[in-house]
Amino acid sequence: MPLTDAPRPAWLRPLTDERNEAILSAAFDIFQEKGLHGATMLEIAKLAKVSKETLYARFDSKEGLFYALLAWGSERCAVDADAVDSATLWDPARSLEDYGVQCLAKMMHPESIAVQRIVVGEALRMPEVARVFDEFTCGAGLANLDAIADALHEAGIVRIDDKAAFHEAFIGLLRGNLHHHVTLGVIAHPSDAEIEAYAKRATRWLLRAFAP
Amino acid sequence: MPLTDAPRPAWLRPLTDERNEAILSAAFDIFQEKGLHGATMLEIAKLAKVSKETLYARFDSKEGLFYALLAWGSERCAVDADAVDSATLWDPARSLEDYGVQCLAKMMHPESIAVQRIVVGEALRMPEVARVFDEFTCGAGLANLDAIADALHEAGIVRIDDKAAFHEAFIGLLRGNLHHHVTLGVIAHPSDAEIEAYAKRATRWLLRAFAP
DNA sequence: CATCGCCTGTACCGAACGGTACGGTACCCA
DNA sequence: TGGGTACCGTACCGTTCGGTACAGGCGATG
Repeated sequence: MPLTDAPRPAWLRPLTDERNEAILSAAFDIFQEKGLHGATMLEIAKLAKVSKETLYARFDSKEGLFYALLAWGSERCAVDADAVDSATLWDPARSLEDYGVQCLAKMMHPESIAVQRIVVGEALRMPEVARVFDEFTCGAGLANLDAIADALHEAGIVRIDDKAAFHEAFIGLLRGNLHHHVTLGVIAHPSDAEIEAYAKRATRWLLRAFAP
Repeated sequence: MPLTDAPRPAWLRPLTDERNEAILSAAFDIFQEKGLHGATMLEIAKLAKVSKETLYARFDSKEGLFYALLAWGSERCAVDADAVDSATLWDPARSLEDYGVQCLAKMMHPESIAVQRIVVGEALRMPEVARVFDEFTCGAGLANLDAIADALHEAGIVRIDDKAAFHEAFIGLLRGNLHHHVTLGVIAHPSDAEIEAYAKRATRWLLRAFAP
């Protein structure tokens, strides 16, 4: 009686949503490659090793699957809400640097880039999806940055009159033109080391721009 | 014998590419609204007040029309190559500010945003289109910025060791999060005054970040 | 008037695809 | 043993759409 899960027949459906995960993952690949209208329910089913009817049993329509996929994908683009350890706030400049690297790495992750391409492409047709994506990606980390900004201000490293402005500059410098270029596919995905260097440089600029 | 062009019958086809312009403009509206696969050749023809066969007489296929449209649209997103009057370089900080406002206004123009949404959405499927778009939007203004950067450096206002880095910071600060949010459709298009204020603030930050 | 070029509207073809139906199968639970 | 459930594979339906064919209409030229 094998407890391994590798060769067990497909009929032993776990009903745990491991099946859904396979479908969403397949849908992600296909939708990413072909777009909403270009993708076919049949090929998604095949890639997920699932029959077409199973698709329709779990998702009410193609559009429904698309929505579910984007919610699922947006969640994976989010920065951890507690990304910045409050214990390290004694060195806020360092915290900012760490957080910047973390944010940029998340934004530049191939999966995030792919999700963003889809979301932007359909932003006009399905604005709710865009809002969900934005909340996961921008809204999540905001509390972190606020804490860091406060610590920086109190330490006298920077002078922040308008926290929203600081946030804008942070995001802008972090993305620079790199993020845009990768999203367009004009340049290849940078390495982790490159991302780290890029983010650190951005935070240095940020501190100088807001120096008291 | 009317020389006005308003009510003359459609059969007086000018053969000047005013007809093509109408088709491209209609295609732009439809593709923007429905995407590549969602759009229909018939509705494009109808909006352009042209028969479907005329479409195929001038563009070899739907995809061909799409490519032509994006080249046409990308061109309209470009900043003027001679946007910065070299006569005003005696005040490089002012030139930078002006140029920043001009760039941001162009980037934030509804048409540019629409083109970008389309291009990003199809970036994976048609990388050449993305490259063309990038060259028109980023490549065009680069010479301008270089001249300004030199003038700023020589005036001792900033210290620029790496001109590419300066360019990155410029673009990043200019876009901030605003451009991203508008592209996503999460916030409405800002007014000209807002854009101007935003760009000016960005250039102030830039100068401080690169102060000697 | 005749011919040519460019257009129009309609009708049509073939293919693809979303979605459904159905018969069959392997598992679970009683 | 028998029903219920979730799945499979295939076949099918209706529609839509890219692209083409056809039968004209109109202006320009001569």
